[in-house]
Amino acid sequence: MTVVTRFAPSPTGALHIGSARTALFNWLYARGRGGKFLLRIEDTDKARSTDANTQIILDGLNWLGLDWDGDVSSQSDHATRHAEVAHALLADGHAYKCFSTQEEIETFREKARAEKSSTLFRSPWRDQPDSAHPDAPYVIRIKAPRDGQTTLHDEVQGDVTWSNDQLDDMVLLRSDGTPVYMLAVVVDDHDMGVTHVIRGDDHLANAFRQNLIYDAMGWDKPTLAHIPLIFGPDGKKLSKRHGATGAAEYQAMGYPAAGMRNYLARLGWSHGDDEFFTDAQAKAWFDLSGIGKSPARFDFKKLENICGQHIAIADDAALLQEMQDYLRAKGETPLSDAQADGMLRALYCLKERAKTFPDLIEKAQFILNERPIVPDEKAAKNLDNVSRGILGELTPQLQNASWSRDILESVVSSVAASHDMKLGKLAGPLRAALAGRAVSPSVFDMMLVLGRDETIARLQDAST
RNA sequence: GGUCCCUUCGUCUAUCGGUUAGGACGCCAGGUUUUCAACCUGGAAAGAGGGGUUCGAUUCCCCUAGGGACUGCCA
Repeated sequence: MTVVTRFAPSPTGALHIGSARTALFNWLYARGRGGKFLLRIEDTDKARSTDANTQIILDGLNWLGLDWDGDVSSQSDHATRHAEVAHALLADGHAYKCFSTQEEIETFREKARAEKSSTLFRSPWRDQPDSAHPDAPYVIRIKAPRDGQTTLHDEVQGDVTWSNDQLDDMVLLRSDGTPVYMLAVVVDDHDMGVTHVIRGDDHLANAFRQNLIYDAMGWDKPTLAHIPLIFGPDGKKLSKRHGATGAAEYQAMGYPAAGMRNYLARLGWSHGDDEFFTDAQAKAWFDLSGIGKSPARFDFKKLENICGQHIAIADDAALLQEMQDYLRAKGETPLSDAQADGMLRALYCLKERAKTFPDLIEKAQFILNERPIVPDEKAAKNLDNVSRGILGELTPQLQNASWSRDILESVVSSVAASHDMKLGKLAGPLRAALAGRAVSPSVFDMMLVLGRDETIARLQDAST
């Protein structure tokens, strides 16, 4: 049987990073098994769903590289089909018309809360004959069993048992004839042939309600896997006050997508002691049995570490491309052709030291900036008269040196030695002249990347 | 209030009855070093509490505590 998973976000806000992880799990599960990964927008709540939010979700998935099969489907497009199912349930007695008004129900709930009794609404219309029905608006409710219990097997949670008297006669079709989410998911999952439902464990209780519909319709049930939510560093549900919650915000902070996937996959799922892995490994290893049952806290330090490792092994051209995307996503100007060219030549000595794109760009300033290089405050301190003189002395020697790391090192070292200095003493002024900073990549790497002419020009600028 | 779920170093986690409870991030110390990093070596650091079951419990069961989810004509 071909595996079919789906990601079904509601377009009522940004793509939450926890939802992104849910999408990732579904994607990994399907992709690792030659299955399909479907995307369905759950827009049955017309009041809160917007096209703009749908676009944000699509952008987030694209950024993370989570590609889906086929077209994006909209739940609202299937409203007619959902209503048909509700009426079929009504016709065969699995559902009934309820004429209770929302005011009546709310009054009941308030009273129940005040008395600390169950707020589950018991409709008086459940067993009324049609002849007793008024000519008034009604909702269609499912007729839930009131005794016995139901056990559902979940690949993450194990066997979970519920008393049926905890189940209410949930609404299937609103009084305006539109379907409610609970009905729509079941119908759509069934119609789309979804075999594995992997979603947040905030849906665990819903699974029992939805199970009623599967039973009433006599449909095959998908395998369930309810994964724990992601918490913020303080152990509370990850929310705005922890900083970033939307996928787009992480892109804007400059985390590479591969690192994000790796980190997110590792949050709540494990494969032995493996911490750092590629997409291919994740697809091969990912399994429902590796998912933990307890919620995980988001740890930015570890995210950075993992991202740094991915930057270090990334292909230079691909890294540059993603860096440009990052700049654009942030609303900044992408690198010019000349800058991009310099970046490409410099990446070899930058990659292993950077954890994020802004980090990478910061370390690449020496190649991104053009002459004249204006030293910052700290760098300027390294350019006193004596060292400027030595820098001037260095240029003619560099003029004739062959441009390799070994030679450059010996030239600079011998000049330093002739002034009774250690190499480290001369590195400061060199750094200031070449990068205008007190912190930069190795001075020899900068020389190699800059090339002879540019190096000498910068040294002359600084020595005069 | 009711129902269900969760609980191993600060954090992410391994362990599927017998281990000096392992790894990773972070942290601390030392080393390397042209700065910052990176890197190398070493170190501190955990089974929520209480009962059982068992020759033996982190592991199985129960209770308590703490956390979370659900309890809508939202999704």
